[in-house]
Order: sequence, then structure tokens, then C-alpha cells
Amino acid sequence: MTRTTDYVLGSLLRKSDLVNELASFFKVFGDTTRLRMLAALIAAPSRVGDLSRVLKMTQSAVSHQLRLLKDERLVRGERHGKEITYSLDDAHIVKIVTDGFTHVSERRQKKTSRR
Amino acid sequence: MTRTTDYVLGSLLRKSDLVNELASFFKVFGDTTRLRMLAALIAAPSRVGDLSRVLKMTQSAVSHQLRLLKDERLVRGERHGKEITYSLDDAHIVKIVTDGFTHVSERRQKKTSRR
DNA sequence: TAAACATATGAGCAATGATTCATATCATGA
DNA sequence: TCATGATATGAATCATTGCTCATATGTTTA
Repeated sequence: MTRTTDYVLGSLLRKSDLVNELASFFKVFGDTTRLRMLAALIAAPSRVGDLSRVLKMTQSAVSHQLRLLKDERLVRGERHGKEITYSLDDAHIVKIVTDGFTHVSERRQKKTSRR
Repeated sequence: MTRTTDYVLGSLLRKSDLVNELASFFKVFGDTTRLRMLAALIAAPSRVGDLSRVLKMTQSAVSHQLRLLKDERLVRGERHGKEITYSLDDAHIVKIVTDGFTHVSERRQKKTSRR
């Protein structure tokens, strides 16, 4: 157990602001819609309309979720004329998503081999 | 962009079972209570009563959340007499939590330096 | 400056979720 | 086998959340 880990654990056990922030951070990934939006943005920066079309969601729904992603500093929007192009604002996202993906894939194998 | 990433993105963009599984997986980390429980279990395997005492939660609340964690195969319980000791059932957890922690910490600095 | 297009936002609603309370199950020891 | 201690579970409740609908804001072009 590393020193960093110790520090993290200490901070988490207390009911600190940090626990709340960490929870809201992970909460973002805990929704299929937002995961799909992030996947799209990992693949390529996109305008709101693009996301709406590709993911077959209402423009409003897209905007609402984009606000969450912005609040968590995962994406960033840049206006060009009428349109706004969103892109990732964070280097860790790809890593975190693929790590989760790895876990879920491995867990799948366990499940099928156990039952 | 690696080949693995491409595959992940493809799977996520479709409304596949995998998106759902990944979302439920991350959802587990998106709650302060469960984060604190995981932190406790990363530090040391614990009995239900221990968790209840240390985290100042109802025994019932602990049990309910433990069931979630078990369903997601993050923890595993082993009975010794009347008591059941829970411990981590997954090698990735520490990594995922500390990665998230890193992100949140960095984001904090950005926030304060920007305003 | 008015119309058209792109995006954002607020209110309301239905669904989901975390906790509590009461009770059930399971294991031990007298 | 009965009383006790540890954990699990079901139902009810209150809070949170994601979506929709209507509308507002912002930008361009005629």
C-alpha cells in the first residue's frame, strides 16, 4: 500500500468535501447517456447537433447533460458562429473509461464461467 | 488512439449491454457512502458491524449497500461464525479510486487558480 | 432589424435511489 | 431447543435525477 493510497483513504473515510467531489465525479460516468456522449467526444470533437443526431437524443437533453459534463470539467465548448463544438477537457477520461471497461469485461468472463 | 480504445468507443456508442454494465459499475463509485465503505475495505477487511461503527451508519444501511457492492463483484463476504468479513474482490478498485482522486485533486487546483 | 438557426435553461413529471423501520434468517452457546 | 447476537431483506418514504416541453438567449444573414 503506497503513501498516496494511504492519503486517499484517510481523506475518504472522513466525510470531507473531497468525498463529495469524488462521488460527483464518478456519478458522471454512471449514466449510459453520458457515457455515450463521452465516447462520441473521445472519438471526435462534436457540435451539439451532431451529438443529438448521432446519439438520437433531444437537443435539450444533450444540452442539459453537457452542462453537467462542463461543471465537472470533463468537456469544454468553443463557439464558432452559431454552433458550439465540444471536446474533452481532461486527459484522464480515456484512461478511466477504458479501465472501467476492462473491469466489466473481466467480470463478464467470471460470471459466465461461474454459472 | 489505440486499437483497444477504438473497440471501447464502438461498443459504447451503440446502446449495447456493455454500456449498461459500465454505467452500473461506475454508479457504484458515485455515492459518498459507498466510496467510504470501499475506502474502509481497501484499508482492511472488515465485518459488517465494524463498517457500521466506523462509518456511523445503520447496520441495515450497510447491509443494503454491501449487497450492491457484491452484485457488482467489488467485494466478497466470508462468514466466520456469526460474523461476516467483507473484503475487496477486485484488483482494479484501488487504481480506479485513486485515478479519480487524482483527477479531482488536479481539478481543484485549476478551479482555485482560475478564480 | 426581422427571420431563421443553434444552443441553453427553467419548470414539471416519472423513475430511480438511499435510508429507515420492522422483521426474518442464520449461527452460537447455555 | 431457546435466547442472544450478527447480518439480511422487504416495504415505505423522501430525495435525487433524467427527460420533455416551452421558451429564452445568442448568432448569422437577408
